[in-house]
Amino acid sequence: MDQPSLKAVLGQAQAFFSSKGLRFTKQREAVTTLIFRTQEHFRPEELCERLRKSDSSASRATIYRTILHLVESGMLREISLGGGERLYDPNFLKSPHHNHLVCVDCRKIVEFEDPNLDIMQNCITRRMGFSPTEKALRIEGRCDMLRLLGTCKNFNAAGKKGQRDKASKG
Amino acid sequence: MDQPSLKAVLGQAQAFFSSKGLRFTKQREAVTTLIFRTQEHFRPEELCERLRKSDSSASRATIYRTILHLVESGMLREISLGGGERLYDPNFLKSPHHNHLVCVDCRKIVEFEDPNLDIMQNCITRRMGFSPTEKALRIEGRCDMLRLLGTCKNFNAAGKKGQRDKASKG
DNA sequence: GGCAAAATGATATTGCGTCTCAATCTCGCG
DNA sequence: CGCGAGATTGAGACGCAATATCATTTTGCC
Ligand SMILES: [Mn+2]
Ligand SMILES: [Mn+2]
Ligand SMILES: [Zn+2]
Ligand SMILES: [Zn+2]
Repeated sequence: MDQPSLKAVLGQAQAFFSSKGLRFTKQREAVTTLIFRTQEHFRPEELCERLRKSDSSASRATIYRTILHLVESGMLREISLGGGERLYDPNFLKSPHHNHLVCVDCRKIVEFEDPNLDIMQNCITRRMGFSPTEKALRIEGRCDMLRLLGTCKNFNAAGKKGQRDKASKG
Repeated sequence: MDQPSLKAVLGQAQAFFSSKGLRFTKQREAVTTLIFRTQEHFRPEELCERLRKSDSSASRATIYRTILHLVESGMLREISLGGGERLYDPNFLKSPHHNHLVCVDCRKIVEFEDPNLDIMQNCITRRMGFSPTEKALRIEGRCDMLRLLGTCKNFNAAGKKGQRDKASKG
């Protein structure tokens, strides 16, 4: 279920570009590949850096432009996990309605879907006179370290769980 | 239910500041007053401008610092309504669990609470091994223009509903 | 008044995203 | 093949929000 088809994804991207009279250049392919190969949430600047380190290459401008195109195609979505930072999420392709759970201790991110939740959200929305087009639920919390021993990075750092904050990568 | 007590709010702020060994200066009071008098979502820069126009005054630095303090006090919350822009929300004081409905046509924002939704979110969160600390649900959609005639700004602009986008204030 | 801590505000700096524009690429056509 | 229109790229300039710095001012207290 991880990479069901990078090839298919590239095909879909190519189809979108050509449907718009745009070309699927090697730069755009490189960006698209990088995004959908690891399937992780990312910041644009971080993507630039990753691409710079790889063998392929594209300028910052091209990377930003490609991201916009992919968003327009529906293959990529902008999300927010707090802190005002702009993130992009390539996982709506395989999980079109997923939400996010973020551990405030170890910054672990868990994606989940729940049809019943969706139904309830839709009901409420309509009751208030709206037709929903997009929903984004983000839940912050603490992952249960004892039960999930080993998956919470902060638990591994034993005992001292006070120095995380936004040092999620420092 | 609108301004149940600006005075009480200022008292609460003052209490927080002094509990931290900080002073409730006239600048901080001016910022706090401005935030909680209109009770609207705001961007920091916009708050700066509003304060500049008023009779009171505070530097940008002080405004940003005061915002941080108020967030730490729990009286103010950072939210995201999409587009990656940082917004602050003073309304969690009177409605501690509210969510946001945003009309993609007219940018109207509606706040709502729903205890059942909260319960369901909590259940799901715990089922996944998390203890929830904060939840943020944002729903984008279209407000029903026919039914809500007069409240959807875009409907008033009769017929031509293509030129909004991010011109929510142009 | 005089001191130390806290607070302020002008300014510099950073980070991120957008814009501009000249150079390059691609494709179809004669 | 050689050309030209339109698309694409990339370097750099730019704009804006937010943060950091630091000298000056204010405050509470003795
Ligand atoms: Mn995701
Ligand atoms: Mn709100
Ligand atoms: Zn954790
Ligand atoms: Zn509307």
